[in-house]
This record gives sequence, C-alpha cells and structure tokens, in this order.
Amino acid sequence: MPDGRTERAKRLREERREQILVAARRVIADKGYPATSVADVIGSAGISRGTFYLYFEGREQLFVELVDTFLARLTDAVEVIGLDDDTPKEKLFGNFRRVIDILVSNADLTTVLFREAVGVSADIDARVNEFYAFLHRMVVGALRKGVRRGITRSVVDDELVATGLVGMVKEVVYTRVVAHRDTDALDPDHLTAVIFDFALRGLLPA
Amino acid sequence: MPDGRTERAKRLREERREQILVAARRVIADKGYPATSVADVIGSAGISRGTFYLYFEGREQLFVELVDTFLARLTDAVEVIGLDDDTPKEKLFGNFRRVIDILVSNADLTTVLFREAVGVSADIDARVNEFYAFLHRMVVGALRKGVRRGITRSVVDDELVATGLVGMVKEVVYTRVVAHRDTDALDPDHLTAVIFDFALRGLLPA
Amino acid sequence: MPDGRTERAKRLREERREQILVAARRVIADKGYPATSVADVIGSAGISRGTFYLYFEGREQLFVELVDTFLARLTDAVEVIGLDDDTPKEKLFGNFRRVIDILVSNADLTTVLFREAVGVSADIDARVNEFYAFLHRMVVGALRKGVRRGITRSVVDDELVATGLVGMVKEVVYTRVVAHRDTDALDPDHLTAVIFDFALRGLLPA
Amino acid sequence: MPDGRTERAKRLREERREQILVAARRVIADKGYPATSVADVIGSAGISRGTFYLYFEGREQLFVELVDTFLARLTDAVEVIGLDDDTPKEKLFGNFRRVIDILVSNADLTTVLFREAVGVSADIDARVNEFYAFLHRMVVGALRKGVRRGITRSVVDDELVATGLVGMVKEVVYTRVVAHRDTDALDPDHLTAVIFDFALRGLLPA
DNA sequence: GATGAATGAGCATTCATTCAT
DNA sequence: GATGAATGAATGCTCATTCAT
Repeated sequence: MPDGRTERAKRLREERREQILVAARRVIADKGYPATSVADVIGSAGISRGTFYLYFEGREQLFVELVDTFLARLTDAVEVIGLDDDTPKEKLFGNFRRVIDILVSNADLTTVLFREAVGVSADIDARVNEFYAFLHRMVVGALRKGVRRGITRSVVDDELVATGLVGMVKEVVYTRVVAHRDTDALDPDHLTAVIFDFALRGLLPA
Repeated sequence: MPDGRTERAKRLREERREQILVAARRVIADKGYPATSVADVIGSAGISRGTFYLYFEGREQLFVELVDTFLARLTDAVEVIGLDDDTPKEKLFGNFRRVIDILVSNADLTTVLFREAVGVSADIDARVNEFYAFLHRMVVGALRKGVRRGITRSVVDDELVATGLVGMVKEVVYTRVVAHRDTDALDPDHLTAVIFDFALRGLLPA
Repeated sequence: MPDGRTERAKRLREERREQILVAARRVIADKGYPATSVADVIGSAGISRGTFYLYFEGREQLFVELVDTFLARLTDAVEVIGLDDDTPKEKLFGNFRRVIDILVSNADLTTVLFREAVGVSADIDARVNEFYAFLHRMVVGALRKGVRRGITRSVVDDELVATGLVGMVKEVVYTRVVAHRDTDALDPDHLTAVIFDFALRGLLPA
Repeated sequence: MPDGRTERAKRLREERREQILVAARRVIADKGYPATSVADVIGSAGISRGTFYLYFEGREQLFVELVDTFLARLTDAVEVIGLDDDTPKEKLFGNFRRVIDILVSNADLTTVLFREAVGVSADIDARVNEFYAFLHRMVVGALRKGVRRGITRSVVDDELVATGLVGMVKEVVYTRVVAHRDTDALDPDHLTAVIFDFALRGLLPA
C-alpha cells in the first residue's frame, strides 16, 4: 500500500529509531558502554523495554550501529586526492579539517568511538581498526604523492610517520573532546593549521 | 615479631600476589577487561575464589593495581631535563626511548593500558589521564626549554603540538603492539629516531 | 437487521475464524503448544496481531477451542448402544472405527490433542479427561450389556479392563499418527479388527 | 586429596542435588513443566537462585535429568526373558508388576513423565519415545517367544497388539495415578492380574 | 473492521562477593 | 591461610495483550 499512511508510518518509525539512538549515545558517552544497561537506554529515551527491542535486535547491535554510522560519516568526509590535482595541499587540509570538524561537533559519538568502542567486541574492534587503517592508507598515499610531485621530502619510514600523524589528530581530539569535554577550545581551523605547520616545517629553527 | 617466620610469610604473600597479577594481566589482555570474570582470573592463576579475595579487595581493585603499577613504571622512566643540561637532546631522546621500550616489552600490560583501561571506571580514567597529562607537561616543558636555549623554534600553540607528539607515540605503539601484536617489527631505537627526525625537520624539502 | 449484509458479514467472520484455527492447529502440531507464540499463529494465518484478538480472547482460548471442537467431533462419533439392539457388536465396532478414523484423518488435531493438550492448563486437562471418562463410561456400559446378553464373559474388574481398552486405542493411534507420523500404515478397519480379535479371543491357543 | 573431608563434601553435594530434584519433581508434577519457573523450584527447595545454577546447568537440564533417571529406573526393572526360561509367564508377570510398582509408588515422577515430558523438547521426546519403543520391543519379543513355545497363539499383527498392551498399562496408570491421583486404589498385583487375565483369555465366554 | 506500535510483567541466567569450615 | 558453596542483585530478552489510528 504505497499511500500516504505508509509514508507517514515510515517517517515516524525513523524518528523513533533516531530518538533511541540519540538517547543511547548520550548515556553511553556518559556512563560508558559496559556500564550502560538496556534499562539505562530506555529510561533515557523514555520508551518501554519492548519498544526498544522493536527497533533494535539487542544491546550490542544498537552499539554497533552507533559506531558504524559514525565511522561511515567520517569515511565519507575523506576525499581521495589525485596525482594531477591542482590544489593537493588545500584538498589535504580540507580532509583533515572535515574529519576534525565532525569529531568536534559530535562530542557524544566521538566519546563513544574513542573511549567505548575499544575492546568491547571483536566485531566492533575490527570495524574501528579498519577505519583507522583506511585513514592510514590515505595519509601514506598523500605522503608518497607529495614526494613524487616534489612537494614534500622523502622520509625514512613513511608508514610510521603516517601512523604518527593519525595519532596526533586522535590524541588532540581525545584530550579536548573526550577527556576534558572542552569543545569550545577546539577550533578545527586552528587545530588543522597548527598540525600542518608542525608537520611541514618541523621544530628546528629556520 | 620481626623473626624469620614473618619474613618468609611476607615473601610468600608477595609472590602469591604477583602470581595473581601476572595471570590477570594475561587473561585481561586476551579477553578484555569487561569479559574477564573473577572465575577467569582464579582459573588462570590456579587459586580458589576465597584466596583471591584474601589478596585483593575485588575485581576492580585488582585492575586498578595492574594499571597503577604499570603507570608508575612508565612515569619512573621519564627524567626531567634541566635548563642547564649539557645533553638535552640526548636526554629527551632517552626519555622517549625508555617509555617506548617499556611499552613494547610489556605487550600484555600495554594492551591492558591502551585497550581496557579506558571508559571502565572514572577512577581508572582519572589515573590514566593524569599520566598522559604528566607526559604532556614534560613535553611542553621540553619544547619551551628548547626555545629558550635556541635549540628549537617557537610554535604557535605548543600545548597542541605537545599533545600531538604524545599521540604520535601512543598511536604507533597501539597499532603495532596492541592491534597487530607485531612486537618484532618495533625497534624502539628506530621508532624514536623516525619520530625525532620528523618532529625536528618536518616534511618540507630542505 | 436480518438483511443480506449481515448474513455475508457473519459468513466472512466465520471463514476468518476458521482460517486462523486451521493455521493454528498446523503450527501447534508442528512446534508444540508451549513453543507456539501468537506471532507464529498470525504469521501462519497471514493476519495482523490486532485481528487475532478480534476473533479470539487470547492464546489460551484459541487452544481451548481447538481442543474442544475436536473433542466434540469425537464425542459425536460415538453412538450409545441399547440393550435391545439387534447388532450390538457391529455398532460397537462402528464406534471404534469412527473414532479411530477421525483421529487418523486429522493428524494435526490428533497431535495437538495427544501431545499438547496435556499438562497445559487445568481447564483443558479437565475437558480432555472428561472426554476419556466419557469413552470409559461407554466401554464399561458395553462390557456390562455384553455380559447381560451373554455375548461376553464377566471380568473381575470391568472398570480396569475398560480403561485398558481405551488405552490400547490411544497408544496405537499415538505411536502411529503422532510419534511416527506414519498415517499410511494405519488402516482404521485393520486396526479395529485386530483390537477386537485380541480383545475377544485373548492370546491363549484355542 | 582423598581424605575424609572430600568424602563428606561429596556426600553433602549429592544430598543437595537430591533435595533440589525432589523439590523440582514435586512442583513440576503440581504446576506442570512449562508453568514451573526456576523461581518456583528454588522457592520449593529453599535455596537461592545462584545455588540452583551451581548444581544444574539450567532449567531444561534439570528436567531432562528428572526424566532420564526415572526412565533408567524403569528400564532396569525390565528383565529379558530367554527362549529356554523355565518360568516365562512368571517372569513376564514380574516385569509388568515391577514397572507398574515403580510408576505407582512414584506418583510425582509418573505425573511428570506422563503429563509433562511430552511435547516440551525434541530431546526429551526422543528419550521418552525410545523408552516406549524399548517396552514395545520387549513385548513383541515376548509374544513371539510365546508363540514359538506354544504358550500363546499367533495373532495377525503382533506389533499392533504389543503397542496396545503397552497402552493398556499406560492408560491404567495414567488415569489412576496422574489424572485422579488415586494411588490407594491401585494395587500392582491386582492390576497386573487383571490385565493378564484379560490379555490371555479375552472377553468371549469359555 | 483491520492494523501494528507500544507496553511491561516475567523469565532464565550470570557473577562479584561473603563466610562457615 | 585456604577453600568453594552459597548468595541475590542485576541483566538482556520475550511475548501476550492493548489501543490509537
């Protein structure tokens, strides 16, 4: 029955799901995933136990969905930069900026991703690791293209440097957003600029 | 009664504790803290339930001790470098190297620290965060002393850069030791050298 | 309003009920009553949850009706045989044959009656027991009339023998129809003949 | 440590198990298996939830054990009668008597076996069916040996007659012990005698 | 009349902790 | 000191029933 009623029902259903997801990420960011019971989630979402299981297969599946959706948004924010790109530096800057922006403006989900989505289940671990591996591949690619085009110098172990660059971003976001919940102090533009300046010029005096 | 009997008893007691701690960190690194029950620990340590509670207040206290002891070892490996030090660069290099060495050569505890000791309890979170804050303070101090002595240039936001440097080390160790358990591939000297080279000279061509 | 519309509505309603009952007895015979949820029934019947409760008071009442209707059909198949009946043996034979026939040709309902309608609720237990008590009374009556008319000999405990005769039929039908679902192997005529032969002549050599 | 303490502990453990089993069979016979929750069992046994799971893997395993143990006792009561046995009739009579005796003197377990152990799980169904199949095989064997030795006549369908004989016993016990809980009225000797008399001589006048 | 989203009581099971022996 | 049986609060999940649309 593809009539109006069905459409509306679908939308309501989607809203309900979203309501539960929002409540869940808030409470998980607050109490931590292992300490968050289904009772906590439904209490926070203002729904009954049964309703929860109407929309999600179970506690873990809800958590996987939370993490997966967020990882997908982050992945989408990263744009591959071709060897013949006219503005590779700007594109790379844009990639960093967008990822950081998403992380900073979704404090709850970032907290869940950084603090809870680790060591909970092999399944989730694998997805999260795959995301970081994706970031790592992108950075390694950027480093190598930079060398080929003469923009950057060649380093001894570019895999290691790439891992370190990913780690820089993670740690900066983690300390500000997750550990100190000090979102205001974190301007994505400033952060990206500082990291780029450091990464390009190093610490030695000119 | 400071006689021999007491001495021996004390030593036996200490050995017993150690035996339990070793078993615990192995099984926690393997299964993850939330999934590790007291039954797992006593099974792995070969002791009875009651004995466990004779040596530790409970499951969480055991975990706190595991993390705390490791953090203390790491903290001890960091040496403050004075403004008038003759070999500040070598000292700093030594600090990085020693910390990385401890992390790499204690894969179980490093796994526990990086993957399990996060988001479990506010207590543990605070201790771990304080350790990273300590590292951060040391790096910020080194940066500022470097500037004063003309060794390094001044950066716009040295707090941010310091956080990033800590993050580089964490991520490199995490990916190799925890995620891929690829300890062989991680020579502390090589790692420290690469990070230093990158941090000092940056990526721009000379 | 005894007009056509009402008539048609009533008929439709009856058909709907029947549709649900048929679906229910199939799925209950298959999965067992305790394991059959309302979801199973409505899934099998192709109706919605709400509709189910429009036609039945609830899960148990549906089950009671299923059993009751079947018991009524079985009860109707049994004909009382008068003392002055000309063909008492044939009538008795007919009674056995008809009951067995109904049981054999309604494998689903027989399965429900024998395997599910036992120990589920005091209500259903009572109805089923009453049916067996009815059969028992009929057989006791037949035995006594047989003795009075000189057709059969007098036994020490005709109540016990009657119970046993009912049990013979139950067990034969149960093993073939319910346990082994081997309906083909069960010719009502053959079965009735064998039981009669055994019951009349016994096992001793002539 | 094969000392006295271990022995005593083992005995205590066995007593505890037995205590739970006795409580369980009482409450299951009373309320029915599907309606009996773990809460009912532990309430009846006067133990805590945790203790229950210390002695049994779960609700179903307890039930399986209840049924299995009883079936084993019944099976043990049946003695195979050889072709060259001097007193085959007495042996057969003994078999019937002993089985009936166990059934009658364990009203709770008999109720569980007849009313609850049916249609609950495929596992239990299989075990119960196997027991009846065993009885059936024994009776068929007895019938055939009886014919060979000239003690009984040959019947058209001895499989069917054997099933019927098993059914006679089941029904008599069921009606008296389970349905009417009228254990007093059921003397095993009398019952066995009546069934034998009927089965051997039949109902026709001499 | 038909629908299916919502409800919440109820259930089996786990596990950190205690304590009598 | 050592043991392990006992405890019971807590948890994730199911499902019969209701009711607004």
